[in-house]
Amino acid sequence: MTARTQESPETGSSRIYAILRKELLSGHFAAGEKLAINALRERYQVGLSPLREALNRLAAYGLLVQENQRGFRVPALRREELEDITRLRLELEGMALEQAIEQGDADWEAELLAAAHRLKRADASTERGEEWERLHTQFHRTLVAPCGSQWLLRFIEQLHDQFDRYRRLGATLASVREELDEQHQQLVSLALARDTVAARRLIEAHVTISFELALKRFQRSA
Amino acid sequence: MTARTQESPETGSSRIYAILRKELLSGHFAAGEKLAINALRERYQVGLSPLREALNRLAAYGLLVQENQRGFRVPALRREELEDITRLRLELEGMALEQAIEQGDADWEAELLAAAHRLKRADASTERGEEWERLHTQFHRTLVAPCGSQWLLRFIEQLHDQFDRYRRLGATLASVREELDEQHQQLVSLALARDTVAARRLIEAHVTISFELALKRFQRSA
DNA sequence: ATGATTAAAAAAATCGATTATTGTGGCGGA
DNA sequence: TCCGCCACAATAATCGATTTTTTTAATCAT
Repeated sequence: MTARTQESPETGSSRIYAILRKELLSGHFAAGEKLAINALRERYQVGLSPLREALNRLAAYGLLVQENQRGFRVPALRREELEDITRLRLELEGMALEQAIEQGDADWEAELLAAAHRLKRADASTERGEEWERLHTQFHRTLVAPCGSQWLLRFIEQLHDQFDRYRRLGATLASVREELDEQHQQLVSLALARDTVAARRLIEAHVTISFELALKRFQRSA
Repeated sequence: MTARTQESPETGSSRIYAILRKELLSGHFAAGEKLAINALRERYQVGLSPLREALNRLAAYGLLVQENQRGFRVPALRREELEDITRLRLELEGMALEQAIEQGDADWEAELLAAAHRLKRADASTERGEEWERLHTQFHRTLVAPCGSQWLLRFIEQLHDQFDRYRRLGATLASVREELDEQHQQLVSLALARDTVAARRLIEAHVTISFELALKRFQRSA
């Protein structure tokens, strides 16, 4: 466990934020869709204020588009944006991984092994639900965690979220899935071996494969 | 003029957001200060809802810290964060400038010259008010605008805002000020000459000088 | 038909009041 | 004196109702 020191107690607004974020990442809403606030209000059983506060946060974060006097909508998916997000992921995650490998300590190694193990167990099971998603996110987060830059981590996380909207457009073929799973294991090996060059190459390959997959799905859906 | 195509009409919430953002960048609030919502409500003559929505957005953007059930506070200033922000600025703005120089067209050249000219005129006058800040921001924005990555531009803007909280901690000596002004002109020359290598070196020097200045101010204020 | 005009409906934004939570100060007991 | 407990005050969060704006639909003139 990443032993976080006590998040601030949940509030209606933060609860809705977390729920909506998940649903936006999982593709529960259609791209470009306009959000019907009253329907949401009813669905989650909250008042307008906390709901609107959550929507405002999501818009500032980039998971919604806010048009004054016209409410909120789910951002469209565009091929060029997927390419943009991917290019930046390559740069930023490559950068972060190198620094993480240089700076990560023994605790990091332990946490990385743990995160990889949990993910591998989830890989094995045929079902890939929310739990796998959580573990997968957690693995990648752990991988770059000790890079030393809070802002870099923040941006990477934001890009991950954006990328997920494309990645989760459809299911993955078992063969590709295995390759990606395998890469997670190799990333751990290279990280523990402190092989920054090979690790960076691998994370770039990893992101690239995911990109190509997401691109195919996007084109199919368009 | 950058001829933006009609922003969506202003709303109470977006108005307050813009005002508070400016005030947060200019150092109007003390670092670490807790925001008294009722005082703000009175000061800007708005209701709670639009005010809180603006605060939520600012928190998601990183200009405020939100603690559930404890309202909002201005983030503390920390030396390591300034260093973090600066490191990332070096990477991201360097990257963006290279790409902008490769991809910028004739319109960009024209706009860049225009932005530089307006800034130079403002440099000349002894007073450096909000207007100079606006032109300065606009110059740097124009410089990297055609880099081709919306997300990169977004992150750079966000880092600029964060950096400003440190930069505007105090006034600049005339001598250093002149050097920075001079660099703006040189950046234009190098951009027009499509000298990516030298331009990147210069923007890095520019950011570094600003960093050293900001660091001194921070240490004095601490 | 087409396009402009406007009345009605729907939706977004805002307000003022209520509820829930946190912070504060006093009091009593160790 | 110091700590824990409680009541009270202050603040944050939420609610339901109201106001404003946009969207839709219908009417009329060209």
